[in-house]
Amino acid sequence: MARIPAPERRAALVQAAVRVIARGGVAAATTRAIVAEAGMSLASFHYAFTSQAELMREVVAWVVAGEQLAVLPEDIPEGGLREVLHAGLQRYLELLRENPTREQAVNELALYALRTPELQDLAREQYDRYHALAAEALVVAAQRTGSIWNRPITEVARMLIALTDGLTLSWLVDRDDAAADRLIDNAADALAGWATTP
Amino acid sequence: MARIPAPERRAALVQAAVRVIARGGVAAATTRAIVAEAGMSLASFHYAFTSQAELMREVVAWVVAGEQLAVLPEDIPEGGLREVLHAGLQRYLELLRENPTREQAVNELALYALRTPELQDLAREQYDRYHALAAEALVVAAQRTGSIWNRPITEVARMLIALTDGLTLSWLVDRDDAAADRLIDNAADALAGWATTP
DNA sequence: GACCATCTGGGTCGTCCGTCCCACTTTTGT
DNA sequence: ACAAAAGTGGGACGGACGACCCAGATGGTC
Repeated sequence: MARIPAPERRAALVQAAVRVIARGGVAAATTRAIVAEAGMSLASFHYAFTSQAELMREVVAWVVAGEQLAVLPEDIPEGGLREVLHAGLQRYLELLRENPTREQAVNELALYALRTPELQDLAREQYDRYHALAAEALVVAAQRTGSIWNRPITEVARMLIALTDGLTLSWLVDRDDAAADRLIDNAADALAGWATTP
Repeated sequence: MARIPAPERRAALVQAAVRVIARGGVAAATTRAIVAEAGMSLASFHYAFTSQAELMREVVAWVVAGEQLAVLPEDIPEGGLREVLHAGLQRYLELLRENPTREQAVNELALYALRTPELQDLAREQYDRYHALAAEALVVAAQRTGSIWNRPITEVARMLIALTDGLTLSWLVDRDDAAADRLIDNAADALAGWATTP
């Protein structure tokens, strides 16, 4: 095996762990499976991490950061508020369709973190960030379209997150593309209805 | 240990498994932990079930059935459509608040079933039933309040399920009661907006 | 009261897990 | 150039797991 400094090895192991989890669930994230995915020896694992729990903490943090980056940059919001919202939802849906296993892994990791006492704070931070991110995006969308939200932005943001979570789960279960498309249609309608667009 | 016929023993083991999963997640559902919870010996397990996988299948089925019974019987829908919808959502939220670990277990089991090839059909059936149940409840709610849905009932039902899933996840993460209350307010508004109430 | 299917408890097997250890090789600093 | 530091590999450990087996206890049936 090539010689790799510890920090890079940690990153490689974290990403390998994410792939393993996407493929086989959190339960499959054994040290042996992860080092095999990363093409390392078992000893290298405990050279980079003191324990598997320490790795899992970094896995959760890394996934959260990745999710943020993937959803945030809205490309070209054009048209009215409803269309901007719809475009954002559709963008997420495409992301979900592109690699469903990864998104399922994110869900499983959230529930896993919720169960693990020393990771609960990470799960809360994750959702705090989601809500803040959604609120920010909603404000920008309103600004670009000259709209004004009639309800507290935090409430609209929470609704948006709840809708995307529900969308994710339902699509992961039945993979019904048409139903998902109609769901985001309706979601965009509902959200846009809470702003006045002069 | 008392003498118990196999069918009852199976049921007892399934319910013990649900409690174990609620307490420690799907990963904790080992045969030893389950028989300990049920107060049985390890051999009794493999007398009632041929394998742990067979038990898990019954666990998923049992949880789904329980979820159905818990949500279905709407007590007293009084007032307009919005109020009826709001009451239903609040009922579910109270259920969630009463035992969050169980609801988290349901979520984990859904993702677990989605991952296990021989349980995927169960997960799909689970959500089909949820959607059918929601549609039925929405039709009844409209009838009682003399309302008419302006959108296909299947779409409204899917939105309702997505919203409750999102509500569940967000509340499980941050346990923010006030935010959950406001979320169901907004959800009831959004759904009621898709019916004409003369 | 005897019989046979139905249960039960305890022990055992092979496997996989996380972690650790130690001899070895490679890089780095001087 | 050489010593110290950093990184690597293989193997071994104790523990928990699912599954299985079998001798014996139990309870309904004739």
